[in-house]
Parts: sequence; structure tokens; C-alpha cells
Amino acid sequence: MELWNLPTLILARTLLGKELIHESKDGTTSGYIVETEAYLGPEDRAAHSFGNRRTARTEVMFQEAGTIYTYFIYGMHTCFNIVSGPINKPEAILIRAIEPVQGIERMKERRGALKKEIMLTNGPGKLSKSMGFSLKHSGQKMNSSSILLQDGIVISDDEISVGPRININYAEEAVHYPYRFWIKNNPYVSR
DNA sequence: AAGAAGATTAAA
DNA sequence: TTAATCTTCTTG
Repeated sequence: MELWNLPTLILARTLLGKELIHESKDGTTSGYIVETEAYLGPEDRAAHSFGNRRTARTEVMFQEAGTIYTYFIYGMHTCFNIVSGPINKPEAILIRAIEPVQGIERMKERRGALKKEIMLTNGPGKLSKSMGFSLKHSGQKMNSSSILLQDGIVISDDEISVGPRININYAEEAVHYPYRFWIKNNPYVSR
């Protein structure tokens, strides 16, 4: 997919509206991507890979674009990212929110007794749980594993908002970088 | 080997 | 506003 050759910031915007699909053995779930954040590796203080920091966890960020990077945070949540940029340039895009399409009942089962559909996937930890993403997916490739990306709905530029990222207060000068992209007025965007 | 902090969430 | 909760990284 030539999509992966795009620069990370462009890709983060382009991913909006694409359908993210997980075909797991207990059922298929999918949703349109409605919110993303770009993390630009070495020069981005908010990124795990700032200054080319290379550890067991960040190792997958150095791989080719389209590699899946999942990590565990706050002792209870998994976040789902797609690696971007050239090999050895550790950039990634965090998927912050999706709009459920397939397997909504399955999502509700995974989340427990939740009634509101809107609460299923409007945050990085929530969407990971609803979609069944876990640490074992880290290092797999998009479209050659159980996780796929397809064309969803087309989003024009005037339907997109851009702004600073969420919850990276430690990132000093990078706090205000406008690396967050979301679809205007979409109820499934976080907060 | 041990401790601190974290790209969050839900409940009060 | 805070507790929940555990992986990863840093330090000793």
C-alpha cells in the first residue's frame, strides 16, 4: 500500500475516515478512524522514541511504515499505533478514536456492561479494548495479519480540525505542536 | 532487584 | 479529583 510512503503528518490526516478492521477468532470488529495523533520520533519530545531512544518497547518504531506498535499505559490500558516514516526513522501515529462499524455487539462484550455505543471507542484505551488489541499485536504488519486497513469514507479538508496533542504535559516545547487531527463535529472523537 | 512514572479511564 | 493497576525504563 503506497499509503505508507506518505510523510507522517500527511498520513495522520489521511488515515481519517479509513476503516480499521480486526479479524479475531472471537469475531470481527471495525470502525472508521476519526481522531489521530502524530509522533515524530527523534525531534519530538512527546514521542517514546525521542532522541532515537531504542529499547525493547520502542524497537518496533524503527521498523517499516505499516508496522503495528501497541504499548501498555497507566497499568490498565493498551494504546494502538501505526508506525510511519522510513525504516530507522522512529515515527508513529496513535489512533485516538474510531466510529464503530462492524461487530458492535462484540465490542460491548469486550467492554463489559456498557450501554452507550458512543463510549465504546472514543479514546485510545477504549478503542483498543473494544477492538481486542493487546501487546501481542506489537510488531505485526497492517494488512498481513488479523488487522487490516481499508478505504472507508472520504473526508474533505474542510471537515478536519487540527490542534495540539492530549496528555503530554511533560513534553516541554513539543506540548503545543499541532499534531492532532480529528473530524469536525464527529461525536466519536474523544472528550 | 527495586522503584517511579506514564500518549488513560471511570467513578465520585 | 482520584484511584485503579502494571509494563517499561532507570538506577543501584
